Amino acid sequence: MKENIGESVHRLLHLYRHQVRSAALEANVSMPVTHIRSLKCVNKINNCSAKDISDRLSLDKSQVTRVLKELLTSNYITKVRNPENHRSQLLSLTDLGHEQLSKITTLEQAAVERMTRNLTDQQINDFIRISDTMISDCVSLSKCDKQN
Amino acid sequence: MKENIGESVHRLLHLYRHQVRSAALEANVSMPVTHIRSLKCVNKINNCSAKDISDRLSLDKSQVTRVLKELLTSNYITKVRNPENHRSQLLSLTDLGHEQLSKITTLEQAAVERMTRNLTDQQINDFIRISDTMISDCVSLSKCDKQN
DNA sequence: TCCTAATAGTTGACAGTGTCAACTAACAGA
DNA sequence: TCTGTTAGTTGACACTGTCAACTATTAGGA
Repeated sequence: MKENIGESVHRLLHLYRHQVRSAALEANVSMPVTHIRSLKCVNKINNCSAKDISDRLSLDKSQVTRVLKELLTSNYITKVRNPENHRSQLLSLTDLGHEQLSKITTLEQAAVERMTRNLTDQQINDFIRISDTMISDCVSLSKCDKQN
Repeated sequence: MKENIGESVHRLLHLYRHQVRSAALEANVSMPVTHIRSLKCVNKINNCSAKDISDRLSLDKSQVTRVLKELLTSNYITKVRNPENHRSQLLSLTDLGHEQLSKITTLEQAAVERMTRNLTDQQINDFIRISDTMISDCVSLSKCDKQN
């Protein structure tokens, strides 16, 4: 049974991306998934920096730089130097960014609703809890590896 | 809670790929994950065709063509015309392919073991069952869409 | 103070994955 | 035989992930 986990996860992510993407297309809102995730991150984290996004989403910092550059030119976010640490920068949503994010959030909810319509709340919670267990276990494991 | 499913799935797949990849690197066996999945497919499905892989893994058929081409030149699989239907082709593993697959299977098991070491069998089964529910629901849903 | 190491971010290059459209060859049924 | 469908191929391109080299800034110790 265990050996099927890999395939399950692959199919799930494929499905999730597909659902979000097609929902977005129908609503004429087109944006790569990584951009969406980053936008949500900027909204959720206070005084968000590029590093925060990289950490939270497990994205390479170079990827983050490029996504942010596009979000900037699309005028969805602003970027200012952190006055307390000139190495980092403070990101925040523009009005347009908020607008875009709320559109996307609606779409995403519909997509998730589709995917989970035959699941009980209990099952959804179980799923997320089990996922989080795997994730945090692996993260702590790889930290140990690094120390050795 | 529901709205976290997307992030959970993203992090999970990222983790899974990372585990498999680093396990493979340690063992000096390097192969893209899609190639691995395809190889497993050829092994599992009797008289496997490119279409079978495309269906089973939800890969675009053009992707499959390219993966198979590389597996062929690496001499991991063979490809012969299906005598009963000249449109399709029968794929099968070479000896080298079997060898490679068994190496990879070992690695993958170790990776999965790492990811699930703090989970009970019950939880693993729940996880896969819930995943399958989401997957099959979405698939049937999109079939309905196509008919309308 | 100066040196060193660490941190945040940028850039270039490239591998891997996903998607679409146009195409060939083979087949199935009217 | 004509037509539509199916299996596979090819080209093009967008998106995602990874690595290494680089700049600028900061923190800590000799």
